[in-house]
This record gives sequence, structure tokens and C-alpha cells, in this order.
Amino acid sequence: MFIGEFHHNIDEKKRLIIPSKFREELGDEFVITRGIENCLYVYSKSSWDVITNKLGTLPFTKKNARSFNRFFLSGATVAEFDKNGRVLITSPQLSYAEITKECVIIGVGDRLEIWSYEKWKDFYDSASQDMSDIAETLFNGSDENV
Amino acid sequence: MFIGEFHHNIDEKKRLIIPSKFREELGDEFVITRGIENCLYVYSKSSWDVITNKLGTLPFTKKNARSFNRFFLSGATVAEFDKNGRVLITSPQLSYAEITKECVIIGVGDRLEIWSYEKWKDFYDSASQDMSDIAETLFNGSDENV
DNA sequence: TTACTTTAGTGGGATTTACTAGTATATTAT
DNA sequence: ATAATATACTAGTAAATCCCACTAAAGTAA
Repeated sequence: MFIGEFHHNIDEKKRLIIPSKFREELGDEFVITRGIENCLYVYSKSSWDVITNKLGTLPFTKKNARSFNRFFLSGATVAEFDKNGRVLITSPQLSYAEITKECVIIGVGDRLEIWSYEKWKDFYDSASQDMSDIAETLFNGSDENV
Repeated sequence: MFIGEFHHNIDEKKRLIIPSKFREELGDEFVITRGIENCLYVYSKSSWDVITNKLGTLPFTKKNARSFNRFFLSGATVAEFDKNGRVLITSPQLSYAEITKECVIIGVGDRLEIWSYEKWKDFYDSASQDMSDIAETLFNGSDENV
């Protein structure tokens, strides 16, 4: 599983190094797509299949399902490493995640997330504050705080 | 189970000695992650698996679940001892726990916690005062005091 | 108690790996 | 053909890792 936090810069050719600890589990080809809070998700091929299978069960007759599939799938690209362990991020992905230079790459279980440093800092600072409360609610049946 | 309190300094290479009494139970590889009150949690592999299995059931479509997984998993690293019983603490972990030099390592049942001396002192002083009230609420079914 | 042995903890040097950055080559589009 | 972009290669730097030596403390036995 993917865990950990790493800081790297994207270069002017839009290449970003993926920490060496993640490379083996990602495999030769993997998928980068738009994630939820202005970050990018990176899935191994096999995890990607699991997710898309799940999404495939949503009916295209539901508006939210159409929107989410559009968002999630249109943002996706298949990527692979260059010889130095870097990947190419596309312009739409960069602008979605508001990445200019400094990136934070985190492992979150079955996926990686790529954040601009500024966005990550925003999330991190507020999450650090709230984590105690969030933890309290996590395994409640009700979702009143979600 | 882990019990006890130990004081050690982290060196300038970010290595911290784990008291010898804890080493056998931790095993060769174990996991360090961000804990809740500005301390770090240390779990044996088997305890860690129990936790992540539970977290894995949370859907990424729920905001609190995303936040918690992000925070908890991105803060985690797999660690092992060097020849002298020390572990490497990463920069994000150190800055989260506000550790600069003096650390307190405590055993808390199924995990260890690593605190900066200052933070530990703060917690300890205030908790000592409140322990009587805290104990009252512990096994309430309701959460009125949370 | 005192000397000896073993274990725990500290510190620093050396090697290796990961990462950065710059240059060169190839490919595509105009 | 030429410019622009994408890909590949190479070398330099910084950081992580390994290894060994030293000190302090605790346990053992005479």
C-alpha cells in the first residue's frame, strides 16, 4: 500500500519525479487523473480497474453519475516512467491542481495524490486542527458532519 | 503490550533510539505515523494491518473519510531498526510532532507514542489535573461530553 | 566492594542511492 | 525545412544509509 509524504519540484518540461518507494507498486503503466480536492490521483492499473468497474455500475440516466464519470474519466491519462523515475503531467492536469513548481506527493492507501505545495499546506493546516473531531465521528453510522 | 516512559534525544541525522524493551514486540519492520494530539504513533506491522483494514472500508466519496485517510496514511512510513536500535524519523513527522531534540517515548498498549518533551509536558500537566473527570466519562454509551 | 563483562546509547565518517538540472537527440507540426 | 515540443542521456549534488568506534550504564562474579 502507498504511504508517506514527499516533496519535489516539477521541472519546466512538466516532469515530476515519483518517489522511488512508490515505483514498484505502480508498475510500468499507471493512471493519473483529477482527484477530488484540487489534487491529482495516481492509480496502479489494477486499482484503476477496480474503481472504473465500480463507477461503471452507476447508471448514465442519473445526472450526478454522468457528471462524476465525465469529470473522473476525462481527466485521466495513462503514464509511464522515464529512465529517471519521472512522469509527464499534462497541462490540463497541472492547471486543475494549480501546480506551478513545488509539489507534494503523498501515499493514501490504494492511490497517490499529487498536490501543489500551497494547496497541500491549506489542507494540512486545517486538517491538523480538525483531526481530533473528525476521528471522533469516523465510525458513526450517521454522517451529520460530512 | 507496550508500557513505560522513556526520554531520549534525536540526533541531527533524525535518528531516534527506541528503548530496547520495545524492540522485540515491534519486530523487524513497523510503522510510524502522525497521531492525533501532535504526537507520533508507532505500530507493529500486525496492529497496523488491523487499523488499515478498518480504514479501507471507508469510501473515498465521503469527505471526512478522505481527510482522515489522507492525514493518517500520508503521515506513515515503514521503519526498521539500524544496527544500534535507532529509527529514522522523516521531516514531515518531526515537524508535525514539533520535535527538535528532546523526545519522550511512551508505551500505550498496542502502540508507542513519540512526543516532543515540551508537548508531553503540556499534555501531562493538564491531563493530570483532569483525569478524575475524564475517567467518569470513559464508558458512557452516549457521547455528551465528547 | 571492586574488577570484569555485557548491553544500551551516542556520534561521526564513508558509501551509495535518489534527486536535480542541463544538454543533446528525436519527433511533430507548421 | 524550421521551429517547437517531447524524449533521452549524462553528470553533479544532496541526502539517506551503512558501518564502525567510543562512552555510559547495568549486571555478574570474585
